[in-house]
Amino acid sequence: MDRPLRADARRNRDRVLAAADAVFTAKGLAASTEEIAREAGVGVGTVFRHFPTKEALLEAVFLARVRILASKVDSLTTEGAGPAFFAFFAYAVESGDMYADVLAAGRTGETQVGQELADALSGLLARAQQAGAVRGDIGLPDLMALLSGAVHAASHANPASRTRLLTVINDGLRP
Amino acid sequence: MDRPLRADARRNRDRVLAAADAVFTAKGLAASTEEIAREAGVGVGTVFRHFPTKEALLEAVFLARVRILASKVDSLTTEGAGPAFFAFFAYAVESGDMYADVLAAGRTGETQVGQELADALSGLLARAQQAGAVRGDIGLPDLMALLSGAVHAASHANPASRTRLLTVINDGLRP
DNA sequence: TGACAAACGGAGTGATCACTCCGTATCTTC
DNA sequence: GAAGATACGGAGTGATCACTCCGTTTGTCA
Repeated sequence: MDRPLRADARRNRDRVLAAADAVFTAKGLAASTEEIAREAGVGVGTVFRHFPTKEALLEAVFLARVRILASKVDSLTTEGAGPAFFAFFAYAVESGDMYADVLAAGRTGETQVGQELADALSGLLARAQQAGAVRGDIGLPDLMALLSGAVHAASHANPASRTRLLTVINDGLRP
Repeated sequence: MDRPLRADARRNRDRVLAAADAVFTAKGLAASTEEIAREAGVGVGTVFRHFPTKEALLEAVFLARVRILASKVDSLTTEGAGPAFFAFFAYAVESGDMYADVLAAGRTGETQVGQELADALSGLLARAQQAGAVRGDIGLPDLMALLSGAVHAASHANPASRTRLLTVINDGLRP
């Protein structure tokens, strides 16, 4: 069914996605589609051809980001369950504001972003709890809320403050 | 200088403020001024006469909310420093989404909202640390970030999850 | 290289929003 | 209760935004 994209179309799609990521990060989610098109070096028509609504574009950007998070989780499986868990938390908190909106969006309901986030975190949490590194009385939704809150708290904070916030939450998460 | 407001003007100002609080809570901060005017039972002209910009209206709403928080702090001074601190935290977290935006706004910069929030929290934190109920390695900005993050995490969460989140953060805040 | 499908650019469209302006209504004061 | 100051309502204004449409360009493939 799906015919392969023409080379220029594929290239432009990627450019739009990268530009949207950059512009949403720099100017916030209210940034206009025209600005994203300008940053990508294409016309607005091209943006809407690849992503039928602004919401679809935003979801594509979020999905890309959540997949970076998921790959981070995967890259940590060689470590023990406890260290992997806390290393992941630290990574998310220290990644600037990049994940604040994604995590907030992924927490509510049945979006693909939420689904993939839940998939990535459920194993991480279960193994860390199994290993006795994380308290057993919290569930996956609690972790997602906590992660979202922690990243929210850390955004716009200086690195030293970020580290302190992380310490507080880590201490609270231990059994 | 300031002549007293006419009786109907005072009444309308209060109605607008209450309507803005309700509408912002129900529909989010992007709710239109016209909707607020309708809810208040006045014309849009009246809204803008009392609050020259939408931002000014939002700040007035936030200021009213932060003052509720501050009065909550004051009402807790009869308790010990530690219990007062944790009771305040619990109150903020359990107050639904009411404070999520206010706390996020109050954390950045030199607004009056931020100033009054800082004033309310600094004594609470200092006394709780003095009493040995809260770890000494965090400062006022850390607390403000943490409070904002906790309320953010708790918003849209069910009561049971809210309680668990609060437990995690409380445990992390102890020495 | 020619022909056709696929993709492009960007002016145009309709909707929404914050904010203004002024004729009308209401409150205050004597 | 009359006069004057104060406040009101809401149609109007200009700006912005998401999204569409179509004449033009570009890539693909025989």
